[in-house]
Amino acid sequence: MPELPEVETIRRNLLDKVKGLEVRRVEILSPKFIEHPGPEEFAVRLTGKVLGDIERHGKYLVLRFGAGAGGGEPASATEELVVVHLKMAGRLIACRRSEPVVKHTHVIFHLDGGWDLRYIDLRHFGRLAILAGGESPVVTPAPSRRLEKGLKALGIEPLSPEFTAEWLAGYLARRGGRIKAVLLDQHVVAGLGNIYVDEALFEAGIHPERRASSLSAAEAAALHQAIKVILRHAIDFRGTTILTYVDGEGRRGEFAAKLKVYRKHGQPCPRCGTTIERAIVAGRGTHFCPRCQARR
DNA sequence: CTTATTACCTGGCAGC
DNA sequence: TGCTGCCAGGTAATAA
Repeated sequence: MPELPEVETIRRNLLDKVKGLEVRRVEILSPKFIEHPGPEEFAVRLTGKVLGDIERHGKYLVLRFGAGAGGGEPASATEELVVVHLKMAGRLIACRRSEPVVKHTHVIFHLDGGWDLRYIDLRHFGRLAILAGGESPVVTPAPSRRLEKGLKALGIEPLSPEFTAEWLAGYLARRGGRIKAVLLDQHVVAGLGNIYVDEALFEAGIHPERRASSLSAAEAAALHQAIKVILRHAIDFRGTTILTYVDGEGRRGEFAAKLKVYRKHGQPCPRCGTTIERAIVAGRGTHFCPRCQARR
């Protein structure tokens, strides 16, 4: 479900609603969503902590839980970092405790003041984990460290100053894969997914099956600009709801109304009127205008 | 190393 | 009303 604009929207919503609240109890309804440590230890280590800042890295969220009011130790000694990846259908929602617990609710952080932070996931792909502190090296088996490894391996943030047209052109020149596959690779640019890759390629006039190394410097620059503009625009509209996505307050994102090609196959291209096509590229449903996005 | 394919889950929807 | 098959916002493991 969520790509960078959706995850960023959730981050902002959660900061607004539940930052500064203490964790009274962690209720784990489905243990398999806790990647590390075990579910009991996960709950114990977070109980009594206070939710501080929330960071977004690509499509990952990192929630900082600091020392509670009772603790005399410095915050750094007891701080826990919780990493969350929502994958296709995960939701992270701040709501009142009185709200009904819907089907597929897997973890509930019961907070002060009658607030809950709930993890809900229809397709069961997402995971949560506590990041290892500096003093605990990775002794744990690899399958329980996927979130941590994925987070460390992320590529460049597309809305950071380091993401320049020159960098993108230089990187693409060295890759032989299809441009769509390269843009979906989180080790390259962090946070793009199927919706925004299709939209950015349309905006830049580039066919999704082009080889990355075949793009000219001018095309790479157009793509760089399109990625930044679309991501910022989508954040302004609180993300895109197609099927299941809701933001951190349970509301739909409104960017679906602004999409130009994603899931528009069979409809006329908004620029030239040619019928939008759908194909499978990089294993994903891919939408493009065959005229505006020529193969060569 | 790079690139392509598949498995992981549940549920909505179109077509018969 | 069923039933079947396809589709879904992601990515790690596996194969080549």
